[in-house]
Order: sequence, then C-alpha cells, then structure tokens
Amino acid sequence: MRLTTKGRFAVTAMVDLGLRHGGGPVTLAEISERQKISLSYLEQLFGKLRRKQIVDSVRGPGGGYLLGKDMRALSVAEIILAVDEPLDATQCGGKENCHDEQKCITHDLWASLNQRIFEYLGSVTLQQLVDTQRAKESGISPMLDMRPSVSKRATVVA
Amino acid sequence: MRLTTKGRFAVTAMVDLGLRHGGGPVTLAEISERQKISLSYLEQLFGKLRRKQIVDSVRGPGGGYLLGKDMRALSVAEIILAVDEPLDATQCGGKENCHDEQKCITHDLWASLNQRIFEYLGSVTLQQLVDTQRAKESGISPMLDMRPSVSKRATVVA
DNA sequence: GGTAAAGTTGAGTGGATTACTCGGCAATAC
DNA sequence: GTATTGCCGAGTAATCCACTCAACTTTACC
Repeated sequence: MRLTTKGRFAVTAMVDLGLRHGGGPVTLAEISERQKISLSYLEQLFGKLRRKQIVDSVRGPGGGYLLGKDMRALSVAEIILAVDEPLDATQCGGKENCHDEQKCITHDLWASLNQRIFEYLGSVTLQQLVDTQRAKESGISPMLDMRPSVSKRATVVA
Repeated sequence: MRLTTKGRFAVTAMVDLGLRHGGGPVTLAEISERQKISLSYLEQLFGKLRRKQIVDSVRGPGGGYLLGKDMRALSVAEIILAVDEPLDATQCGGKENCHDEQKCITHDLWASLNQRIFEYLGSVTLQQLVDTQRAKESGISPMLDMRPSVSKRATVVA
C-alpha cells in the first residue's frame, strides 16, 4: 500500500463528497475550491475513482459526482488503492534487492507491516470519517478511534 | 515515520551486523558484499547510525562497526528514525495542505495510522529479526509475528 | 615512519517519480 | 446552440532519492 499525497487528496475529496451526500451531484470545482486541490488534479483522481465505481458521475450542467456505494461499505483502503497503484511496500516481491533469489532477510517484517497498515485502513470507513467531521464541525469531538492500543514496548519517541 | 528503501537498507544492514555480533568489528565492505548494498551508501547510513549511538565504530585496519546497544533494546523504529528524518506521514503538521489554518479533515486519520505503524515497528526488536533469520538459516522457520490479527472488515483485496 | 585498511564527511548528480497543467473533446440541461 | 460540466491523454516542472566521488582521519602493522 502506497501512501502518497495522491491518496490523501483522494480521501479528503471523498470526505467532502460524503459530507454533501443527499444534495445532488457535487462538482469538482466546488471540491477544488473547498479543499484547495487543483481542479485538473481532481479530474485525474475522480477518473480513477469512477472506473472503480467508487463514485458515479453526471455530465452536463447541474452535473457532478455522487457516491457510488454506501459510505459504510467504503473503506479508506479502497479509496487509496483506487488512485495509487498497489505496488506493495516490501518492494522486493521476489525482486533483485532480495538477497540472492531468496527473500531478503527483512522481507517478512515489511510484509507484516504492510498487512497491518492495510488492515487498519481497511477497517476505517468513509462513514466514520464523515461522522467524525460532522461532529467536529458541531463543536463536539468524538474523535477517531485513536486508542493508545497495545504498545508492548515504547522506548522510542518520535 | 517515513518508509523508504533507505530505512529498509539500514534495517537489513543492522540484521547482518547483529548476526555477526560477538565476532569483532564488521566492515562495511563485508556487509556491502553480502547484502548487495553500495559501500558508499552504507557509509552514509552508518554515519547516521553512529551519531545516534546505534552502532560503534573502530577505525583503522581490523576496524569496522559493532552494535552500540543491546539488540533486545533496539527496535526497528529506532533504526529507521536514525536514517530517515522523522517527517511524519500526515504531511500536514499544521501546514498549508491543511484546510484553512485548521487540521485538514483527514488529519486524525493519518495521525492515527502513523501511531500504529510506529507502535508496530517499535515493538519489533533487532534481536527478534536476528533470531528469525538464524532459525530460517538452520531450516526451521518460526516466522515473525504475522498473526492475521483482528481484521474487523476485510472486503478489500490488495 | 610509511603504508594500507578502514572509518568520516560533504558535496554533487542522474534518474525516477510525483504532482500538476494544458488543450481539446463529449455529454446534456436549458 | 450554448454554457456547464465531466472525460481524457499527453506533457512538464520540480522534487526527491538512491547513490557516487573525492578528499580526509585514524590506527594496526611492518
């Protein structure tokens, strides 16, 4: 799973779209304005999102984009995968950097990390992000699931 | 936490070093040869590792590098942070991409992801990687902690 | 003390990737 | 038929990353 600003922009734009769900098609021009993302760039991203049926488009005046599926069934991972080609983080899926034909000695580590990132992003739905944002705008702040979690060792500080 | 091949190389080199622990200084030339990492590049990486006391150096003939601390107390996160400047994955630590002075609407998501990545990499020690590798070389394969884990939703496929 | 083996350092570079632009076309509401 | 919106593919500027190079320092050994 690649994590670039492209994926971030896509998620941000989708949240914007999600917030306006139910009010008819939303134009990219609006999203561009609100989220400060270049219109042409958004066009590129939404082209990919549409091909994956994550959004639906309506052409012509009054047109724009609509959610292509239920927000509760759309994970952040799906959005990111739609715009950023997979290309997993091990970067050695049997390739040269790996030690002589074998999996390089840290292969399992990266594969495992990959899986965890994927699991997490696959567990967060657009609905959750939209709810979080709505709550934030209305003053209350329920926050995302940011629980400190396990943390077996915590010697290192970022 | 940045995840680049620089960090991967650093971890790989550290595992190599860990595997030879106890046998005196290990030269970068050896590591370069075994792990197929450019010598000059290793010099750069080990310069940073040394400054963070992750390794100790011995100059002159017969010199090389030694572990700077107990492998059980050295996490993968530490190694990566030593070579790759922090620069967290949110990429909007209060910056422009964020929506008008405020945290952008997906800020919490990335912050949370960051934390999870960090927790995981902070929980894996060099000792574990070395043990895993030793076991692999001797035929048995205990594997890393790759448990399928929670996986609340799993609709998406990589 | 000379020589060679190693680490130390900082500047530089080539290629890849990324984020983004541009221009023109296509559909459709009015 | 015209304005508004999406659709698309080629192109590009800049950034970044992996890596190189060259010169220096320290030290073991003869």
